[in-house]
Amino acid sequence: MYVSSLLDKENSMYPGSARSNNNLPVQNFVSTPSYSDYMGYHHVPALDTHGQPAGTWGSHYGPQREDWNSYGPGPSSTVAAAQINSSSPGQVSYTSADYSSLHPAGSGGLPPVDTINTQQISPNSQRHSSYEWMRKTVQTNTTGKTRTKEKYRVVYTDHQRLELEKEFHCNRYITIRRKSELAANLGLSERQVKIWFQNRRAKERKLIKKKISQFDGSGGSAQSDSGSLSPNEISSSLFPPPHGINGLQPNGIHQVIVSE
DNA sequence: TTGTGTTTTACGACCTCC
DNA sequence: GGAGGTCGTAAAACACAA
Repeated sequence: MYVSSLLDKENSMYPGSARSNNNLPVQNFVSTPSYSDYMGYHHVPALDTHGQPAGTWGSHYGPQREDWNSYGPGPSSTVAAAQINSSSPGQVSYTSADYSSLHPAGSGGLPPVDTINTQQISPNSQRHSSYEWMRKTVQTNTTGKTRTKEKYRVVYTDHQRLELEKEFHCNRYITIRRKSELAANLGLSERQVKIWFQNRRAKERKLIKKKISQFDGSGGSAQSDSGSLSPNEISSSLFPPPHGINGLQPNGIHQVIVSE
């Protein structure tokens, strides 16, 4: 199973090299039964260490996050391209609008994973050019680094990003357990999931700062995406969360800070 | 096409916490 | 000391105007 081989290579610190494996079926993620279970998982905080008040995120960050639009890059995006040239029958394409409607923030109403054809959005069909290099080059230099002169980063499939976004939508800080689950189910390494969340939070902060600057610059005309967020509320969400207790939930406290 | 700006992965440095 | 956090940055991937 390719997943296990990926996880094994997690220890190498450079999972990208693992993903450079020619045999890696990046496009064939299968939704495992355990994975579909997780859809209800967020809404049962008592189940495990996942007990963040998930609702606070949505309420605080507004019903429509503008970065969802960036996730579904619009009509000219590769997602849209998949709709056009979807060679695989049964492919389901996502746009931000689709996702947002399925997924109003704060509602916790995640679409059942069954509605998502996990074989959808094959990178070969959508991001064909992005993955060609993976088939012809296996970058493992002597140092084990993947950042070489040649291409060193992979492009996650839309399915991978969708699932990561969904998780982020519920919890901005992922628990170790969820990280392991996501990594296994998405065919990513835990390190990749962790870094994705880090980058995602950075993106969030960037957007929030942008909003703040809009407040400052245009005298409060930037109320659109952030909904009812006041500058102070936005500022409060910029505060870094308390450092995570390993294996626990750094986000729980953060949610308290961010919310009211 | 091509040039340019933006977004997305990935990393290193540094910090805090246990 | 190890894990995970932010911050800054590199570079590939991507979007889009000229």
